[in-house]
Amino acid sequence: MLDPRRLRTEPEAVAGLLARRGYRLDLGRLTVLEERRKALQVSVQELQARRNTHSKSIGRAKARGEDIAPLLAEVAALGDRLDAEKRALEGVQRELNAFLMEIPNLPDASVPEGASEQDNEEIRRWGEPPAFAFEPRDHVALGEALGYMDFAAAARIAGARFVTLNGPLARLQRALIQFMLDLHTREHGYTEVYVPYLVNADSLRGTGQLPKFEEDLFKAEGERTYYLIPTAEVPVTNLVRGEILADGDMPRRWVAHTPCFRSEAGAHGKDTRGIIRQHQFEKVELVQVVRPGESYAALETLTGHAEQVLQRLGLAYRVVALCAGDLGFSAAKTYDLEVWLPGQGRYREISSCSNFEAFQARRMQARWRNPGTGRPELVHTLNGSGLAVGRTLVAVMENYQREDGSIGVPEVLRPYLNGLESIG
RNA sequence: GGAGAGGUGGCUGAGCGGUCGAAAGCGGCGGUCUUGAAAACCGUUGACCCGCAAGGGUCCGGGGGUUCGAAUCCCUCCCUCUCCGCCA
Repeated sequence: MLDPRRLRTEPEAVAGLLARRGYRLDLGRLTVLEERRKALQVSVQELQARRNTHSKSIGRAKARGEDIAPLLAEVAALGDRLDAEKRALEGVQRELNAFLMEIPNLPDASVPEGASEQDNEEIRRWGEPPAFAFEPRDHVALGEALGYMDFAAAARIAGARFVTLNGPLARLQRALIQFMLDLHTREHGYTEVYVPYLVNADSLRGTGQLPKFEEDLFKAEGERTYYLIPTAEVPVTNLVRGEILADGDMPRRWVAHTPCFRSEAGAHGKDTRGIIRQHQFEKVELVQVVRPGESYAALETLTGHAEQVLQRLGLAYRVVALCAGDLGFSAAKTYDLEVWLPGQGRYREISSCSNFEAFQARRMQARWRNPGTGRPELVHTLNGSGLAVGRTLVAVMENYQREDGSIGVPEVLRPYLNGLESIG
């Protein structure tokens, strides 16, 4: 959520920034709602002040044993008026809040201009795409030929956009998870957390998936409604919802491995082949909660932590700064990591690292006590994939493939696979 | 699943329906003392909203109700704890 005060005091400037990302702020509606809110709030508060003083004098009179009947008559009418105005105010506040909850974050000044993916800006490249003396195959061809990847079975069990992995590939995926968790906990200072995979609506509102993107989520309706997490970002970031952190507890750095569930509504026909876009996939997620002044430096280091995974796996990639029009709803700035996929002959997103500034913190009421001011202030939150495990599996398969269809195991993964050097 | 107890400020924990935004302790901050620190003592210390300010308002798990007035009474939901049952 944006700072309502800033929205009130400089609406045109905010609208201008939102326009950068292609969002048209309805200033007319905002003005109308704001004016009604203000008028109602003033009159409600005035009525309350009157009721309070009257009630207090009734209390005092009663304590002295005086007759309170005339005083009661005086206040009689107040209650009804107050009630009506209060209801009106609550209605406007609900409308205003709903309006605010659907406004995306403001892009940081450093975010490149642009309307779509095409305008994203390449920041740097690492590694060379491997040269093959043969026509490289994609992970589907490789996996099915090996007999370790079965889409038909998954379709029978669940449906489209699911997969089953067998034997060495299932194990390779587990090795990747283990490797990533070890790297981030041992070398990058993250604490591993285990969190619920089903969450309530408040958590999703906190990180920004609700109310606007309900159709992207799987909903479990029973005695109580839960949502399957679309990313560990939701449960992990919500660890600080409603908290006031001590300065000494900052920054918080968490890493979590979880499955992720996405309905992929509206993605019909997109990435239908293979495991690039699935309803269920594994991800290792990095989350940081930092002091406001430190969030942009943290975005750089967090992105570097995700890059380390690719570097140690020896996978060529590039870092892209998303343009304003391609930013996610809650993000102020995002770097995507794109890994080279020989099967597609191009770079594909494997990690997304974002600074949300106070956007999520405001929705969650996640604060820290600023020793400078002594007051609780909103924290900044960040997260990034470190990495999307399914896509990393694809990248390893395609980049380490050999002409005979076997797959080499990257050096860093071998300790997790009992020294295994090759699959197939 | 059954029976019971409870949710109050950063924490612990008091609180007859009316000067309660809330006692007390701890913690924090400032000071006295001290070469310095500790201890002791004194003072101070919640959040949010509107407002330039003065000031006003809201908040005692969430929501609703009773009342001139609710932390205190009623309903409901959520959460925590104890005992029994069941269970990976």
